[in-house]
Amino acid sequence: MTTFYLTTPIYYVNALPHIGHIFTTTVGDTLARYQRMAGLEVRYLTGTDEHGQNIERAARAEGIEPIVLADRVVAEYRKLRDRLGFSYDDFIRTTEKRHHEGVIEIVRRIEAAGDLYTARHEGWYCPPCETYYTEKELGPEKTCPVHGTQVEWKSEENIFFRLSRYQQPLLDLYAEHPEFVRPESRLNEVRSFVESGLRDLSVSRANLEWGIPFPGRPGQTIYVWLDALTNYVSALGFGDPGDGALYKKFWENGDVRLHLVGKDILRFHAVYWPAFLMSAGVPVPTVVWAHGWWQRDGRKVSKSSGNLVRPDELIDRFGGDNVRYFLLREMVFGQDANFSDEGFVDRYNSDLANDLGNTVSRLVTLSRNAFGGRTPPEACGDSELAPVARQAVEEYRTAMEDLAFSRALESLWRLLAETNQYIVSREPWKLIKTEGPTPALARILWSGLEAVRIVATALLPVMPRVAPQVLAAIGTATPPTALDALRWGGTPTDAELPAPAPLFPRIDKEAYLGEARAQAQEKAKTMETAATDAPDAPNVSEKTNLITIDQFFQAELKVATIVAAEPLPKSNKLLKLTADLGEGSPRTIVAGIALAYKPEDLVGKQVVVAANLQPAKLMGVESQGMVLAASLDGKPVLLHPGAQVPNGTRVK
RNA sequence: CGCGGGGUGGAGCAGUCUGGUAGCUCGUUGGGCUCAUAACCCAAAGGUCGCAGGUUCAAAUCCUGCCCCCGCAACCA
Repeated sequence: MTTFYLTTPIYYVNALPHIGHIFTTTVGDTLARYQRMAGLEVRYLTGTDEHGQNIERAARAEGIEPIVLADRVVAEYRKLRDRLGFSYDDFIRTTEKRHHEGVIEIVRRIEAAGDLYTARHEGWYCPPCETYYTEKELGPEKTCPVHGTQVEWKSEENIFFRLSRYQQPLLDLYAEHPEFVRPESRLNEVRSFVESGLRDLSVSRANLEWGIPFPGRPGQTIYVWLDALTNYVSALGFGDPGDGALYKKFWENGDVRLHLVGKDILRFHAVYWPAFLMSAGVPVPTVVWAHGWWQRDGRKVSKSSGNLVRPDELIDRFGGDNVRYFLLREMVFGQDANFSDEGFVDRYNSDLANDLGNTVSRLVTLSRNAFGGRTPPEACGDSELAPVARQAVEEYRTAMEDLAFSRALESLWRLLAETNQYIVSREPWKLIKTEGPTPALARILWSGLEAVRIVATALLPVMPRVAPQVLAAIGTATPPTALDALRWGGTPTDAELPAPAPLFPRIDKEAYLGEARAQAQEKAKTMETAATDAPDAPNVSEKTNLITIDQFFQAELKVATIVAAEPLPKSNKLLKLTADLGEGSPRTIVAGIALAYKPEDLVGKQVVVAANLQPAKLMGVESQGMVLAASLDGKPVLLHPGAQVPNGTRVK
C-alpha cells in the first residue's frame, strides 16, 4: 500500500496557538483525511519545539522551570485536537526521550561523515536575536540592526556543519525533483539562495542550558535547527534502539514524505534539512510545501498591535468545523490571505447557511412531504445532474491532490448551485400537488439528494464532524470511509429521513460584529495589564485589570516642552526630540511618531512625558523618557496640557 | 540601489508561469418562485485589469521604465 507521511512544523511553545498554527494543522488534517479516504496508508505528525534561550528566559521571568512552561502551552495545543477534530497520529515534543535519541543518532552519523568541526566564532552578538552580525550590518554605535540595542563582542567555540559541501548536491536535488519545493514559485527562491553560496552553519551554542547536550563536545548544546528538524524522523523511531518499523515504513521506504511549512521557514526545510539528511545518509523528504500567512483586516498579525486572531472565540461561537471550512476556503494556498470578522460571517452565511444548509433543508422537506418521511423510493441513474456531479468530483479531486483547497471547495459549491437550479427548473413542489408521489417526482428529488450527498461526502476531510451530520440528515447514517462513495448512486431509496433541523443557523451579521468588537476591546484591556507583569510569558490565567493608586504613582508623568525635534536618519517612524522637563538640562527622547507629526510642528509644544522610564536605545540613540500619546489604530495622537504650565509639572 | 508582498467593476479576491471574447463571492437594482434557514432561481447595472512605452495578428498575462500601497522589534505558520 502506498504510504503517505505528512508533517506540520513543530510549534514553538513561547506563545499560545493562533490562527496560523490552526491553519497549518487544519490543512494537514484535511489532507491526511483525504488521503486516508483515497486508500493510502497515512501517518500524520505534529508537535512542539520546546528548547532554546527564548523559552528558558520566558520561564525564568515567571520563576518556573522551562518544562513547566512548555507543559502549559502543550496542553493548549492538545485541546485543539478535540476542538477542531484533528486526527494526527502522533504528537512529538522535542523534550521527549525518543526525540533526544533521534537527534543523537543523526549527529552521530553527520559526525561520522566528517561534516562537523569546531571553530572559534567571534563577533558582535545580539542576545535577543541569538545571532552574530558583521560590522557592516550593525547600526550606529554598534547596535543590533534588528533591535537597535547594544550588541556584545562575543567569542565562543561552536560546532559547525559543512553546509557548503552540499551546495551542489542540493542543486542537483532541485534539478532532478522540481516538485521538491511547492508551490513552484518558491523553488526559484530556494534555488537562488543556494546558488548564491552556502556558508557552513553553526549548529551549537556554548551557553545554552535548555537543549540537548552535544554528544562528545562538553559545554556545547545542539542549536535549534539540527534539534527541531530532526523531529520528523525521531517521531518515527529513528535512533530508537527498538525495531524502527515505523521509520522504515514511512521514511526509509516511504512513498510520500511531505512537510507542510509556512513560507518563513521554507529555507530551513528545503536547504538545511535535506543537507543534514544527505550527510547522515538518510533519504530526503519528497516534498516541502509552503503556504502563506494570515493577515488580520489587511494588516500583518502581531502581538504588539493586539490584532491576533485567537481561535478560541471563533470556535466557541461557530464550532471547529466551520472555522476549518473558512480557513480552507478563504486562503489560496501558497499566498497570503486576510481574516476579518465580516468576511467570516459573510462566508458562513452565504456558503454554509444559504447554499449547503438551505439546500439540504429544502430537499429533505420536499422528500418527507412527498414520501411519508422517507427518501424517494426510486433512484435516478441517468439524472441530468449525474454528469455535473462527476465533473465537480473530478475537479475536486485534482484540486485536493494539489492542496488547492479553495478550488476544491469552489467546485463542490458549483455543484450545489447547479442542484438548486435543477430543483427550481423541475418545480417538484408543484408536482407533489398536481400528481402526487410519482416515480418521476422520486427521481427528481433523489437526484437532488444524491448531489448533496456527494458534496457532503467530499466535505468529510474538511468538516469531519459536520459532514456526517449532513449525511445523516439526508438519509446516510454511516459516513463512508472511501472516496468511491463520490460516485453517483449512493443515496438510499425509501430510507428514513429525519425531520430537518438547521445545520447552519444564519448569523445576524450586525449583531455579531458588535459582539466581536466588544470582545476585542475587553481583550485589549486584559492584554495591556498582563503585559506589565510578564512581558514575554504566555498569559494563560485571567489577570485583573485594576491597579492600586500606589502602582499608578510609580510612574512619574511630567509636562515638558519640546525645544527641538529632528527625524532620525534611516528611520521612518522615529523622531528625536529634545524636551525640557524643568531639570536644568533638557532630555533626549526618541518617539515613534514620525508618521503622524512633522518635526517643525512640534517645537514649542508642551507634552506629557513618562520621566522615570529606563533609558533605551532606539536606532542607536538613547531615549530618556517616553512621550505620551493616545494610540488610535496604531497612529499616535499626542497629549497636550489644556493650558500652559511650568515644565516639570507632575501629571496625576 | 536594503528585502518581500501587492495594485483587476462598490467590497473581498481568482486569473498572470503555459498571451486569444475579463471571472468568482458579497453587495446594489428589477423580476420570478413559495419546497426551504428573509432562503432559492432569472436578469441587469457596474471594470481604460496602477501609469507609460515596447514585443505580437492578439497583452490583465511577456519585456522596459515609472507611480502608489502594505509588511519587515520580538513572537509567529
